[in-house]
Amino acid sequence: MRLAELSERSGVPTATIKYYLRERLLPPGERITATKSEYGEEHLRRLRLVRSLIQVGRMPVATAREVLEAAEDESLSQNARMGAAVWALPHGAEPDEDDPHAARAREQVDTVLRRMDWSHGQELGDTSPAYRMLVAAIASLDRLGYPHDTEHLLVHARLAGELAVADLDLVETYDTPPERIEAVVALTVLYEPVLLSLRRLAQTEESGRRFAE
Amino acid sequence: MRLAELSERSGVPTATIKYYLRERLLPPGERITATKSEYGEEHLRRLRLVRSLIQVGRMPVATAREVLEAAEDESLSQNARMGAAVWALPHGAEPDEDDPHAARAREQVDTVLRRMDWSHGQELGDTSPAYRMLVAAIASLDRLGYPHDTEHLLVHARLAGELAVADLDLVETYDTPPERIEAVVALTVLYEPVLLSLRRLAQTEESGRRFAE
DNA sequence: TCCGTTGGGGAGTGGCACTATCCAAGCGAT
DNA sequence: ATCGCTTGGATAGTGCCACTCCCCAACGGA
Repeated sequence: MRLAELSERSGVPTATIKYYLRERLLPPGERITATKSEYGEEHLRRLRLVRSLIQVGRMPVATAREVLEAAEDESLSQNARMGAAVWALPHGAEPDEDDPHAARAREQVDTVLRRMDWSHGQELGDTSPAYRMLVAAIASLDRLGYPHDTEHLLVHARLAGELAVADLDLVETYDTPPERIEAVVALTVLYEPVLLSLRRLAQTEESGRRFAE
Repeated sequence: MRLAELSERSGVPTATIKYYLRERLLPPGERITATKSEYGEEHLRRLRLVRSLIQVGRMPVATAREVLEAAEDESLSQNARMGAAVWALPHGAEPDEDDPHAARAREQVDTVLRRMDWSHGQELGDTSPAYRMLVAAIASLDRLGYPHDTEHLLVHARLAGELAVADLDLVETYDTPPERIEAVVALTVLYEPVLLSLRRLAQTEESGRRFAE
């Protein structure tokens, strides 16, 4: 398939595909002559994934490249690749080291990890982007004076645990390691808006139930 | 307090505060003389909220203004203001009308709303930003060929429902309507990264448990 | 009175995701 | 064979947006 057809089938402008090729988000097509390259179905699939990461996941192009590179890094084991890919996902603001709010948040996060018996989180601690993202978010809540007692966080953590079980069940429907790695990345990113919009719908529902006049 | 002190106490540069004032994200201070304005504690609080919406919630400045305006629109009832504020929150890509994937997603969403007995969602349907956000997200999953059967969505919906109950419990700890409205906005936005990072931590945990070598 | 400081406003900056243009090299119809 | 259209590749914009710089006039303490 030519670049034009790849563009037509994906709905992505040719100029943008060229840009992605340049940025190494998409592997080059098979060079036929100096002016013709052939692209396959896997290019189409990859292109759609890239678009999803960038448009649905609102991920910077550079980050998407890191995620994809980690996902296919041949030097890593399957498990390490999965971890590396999720590791590279965007993770918002970093906590401020010399902030008393951040310090309190850190303590609280550690308590939650302990109570949930999440040993990986405890071991990885501050080196994990997700951990730092959580600390920064809770520090913000603290700074604004919003309640976030440990019990309340544990409710969220428990629900997050249930979500993770459902997500991983889905990943396990894929048989081969490469498929699984791509699935983890795609499902982690693509289910985020699903979850957030469901939460807002549920909030509307619940708030209507409680505060209806 | 002066602009300089407001800046120091919030950690936001004076130039940026001036920008927010110009963009009407922050009400003007009380004008003392032509060259002096007085800002109060409520300005500090508002400034921190704005920063959280923009930096934690990664919300465009224009959107933050709409949210805040809706939240304090005197012409609306308390409930309507709450709805309007959440309504104005950013909601990502819109679904493509002539896309068969979007059509299928829409059906599936309607089924979920029916099964969850979420009547507000059913009535509001396509006019609700959260509904459209959900349709767009599921359409993306569909386009990429990832599984998202109704049962799986229902798991997410049920968990979202539990989250909403916990969230609204927190809102109800506030006694006055204005506080509640601000709390809904702040908690909706500020708990999103909390939820997403907990989910990633839980995924790491669960994936380690399943795929450990 | 003098000079540093303040609030205000307009113009500029930097980052980023594209996108428009150009060019040389095919390829297809005549 | 040739003329014109298309293709892939490279370079230089473009548009948006969240700031940020700079200047000015008006204080106000020494």
